Amino acid sequence: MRYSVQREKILEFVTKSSEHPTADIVYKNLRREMPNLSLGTVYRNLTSLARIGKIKKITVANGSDHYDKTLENHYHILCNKCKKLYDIYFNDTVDIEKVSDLEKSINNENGCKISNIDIMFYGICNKCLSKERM
Amino acid sequence: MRYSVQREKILEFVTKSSEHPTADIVYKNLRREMPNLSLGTVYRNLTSLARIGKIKKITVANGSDHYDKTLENHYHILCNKCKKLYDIYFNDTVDIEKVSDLEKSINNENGCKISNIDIMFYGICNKCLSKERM
DNA sequence: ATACAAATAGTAATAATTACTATTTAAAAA
DNA sequence: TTTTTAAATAGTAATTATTACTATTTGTAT
Repeated sequence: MRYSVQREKILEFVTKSSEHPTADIVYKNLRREMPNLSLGTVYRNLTSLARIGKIKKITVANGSDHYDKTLENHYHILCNKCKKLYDIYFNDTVDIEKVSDLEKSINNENGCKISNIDIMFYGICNKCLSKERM
Repeated sequence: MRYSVQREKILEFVTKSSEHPTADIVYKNLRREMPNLSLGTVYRNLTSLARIGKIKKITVANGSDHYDKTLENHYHILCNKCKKLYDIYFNDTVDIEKVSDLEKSINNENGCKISNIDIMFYGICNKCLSKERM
């Protein structure tokens, strides 16, 4: 893959972001410093950066794809109120082990070959929960 | 919710299907006996039938939503080759228990309220695997 | 039988993403 | 260091899945 400033900036934006930006967010932000940046370029590069494993693509129900700088195995929650995506942590390590054990141990009787498992949590984030209480 | 022939036929199609039809599949099939059926009607009714719990909506990465007649807790695999959705069964009941235990036991430290967990398997189905071997 | 709100058909609009093509550019070759 | 070449981009058009809109139709309560 040949170098391009656009790809470098796109990767930089995702890796510096504390959130999980969508293509559109990346586009809107980078446009400020690169007014000629094209949305197609953002999509194409996010896709190829995910393919080569520099970032991770996260698909959510009824919404845009998000991109994640964190490559280690972890999970996400999509807030049904603010529609933002958050990393999810468990207070009991057993829980996260249960999830990753599951991914390893799956063995099915249909004879189909499982290549990966998507696990996505839905609910309401702490910020929106505290707003509700006010 | 007021009765309509359209909704009855849409529900019937999903419940009689051995597959997991998308809105478009339901539409194309029912059009044969109901030439004036509108795609919007199919979407609206699939959504409301899922809301009242008569069928289940299944969202997959990068593709149309599918609908499922089976209401009990179970999981699906999307074949990356033929793009069809299949029910997934495990030869060890421990596996399926691991999954549903997980759904119950999740307790997180972010203080967010988890309302549901989506678990989707991706891979290659047995039919496509046997084609590859030939 | 009448009235009324809910549902439909048909069409238009939207949102997310991919495809297309002329132009630009990184980097290999001369 | 210029020339060449293929990969990448910008800008636009097309596509896919889904929702919104509105005039008309249809269940069902009165």
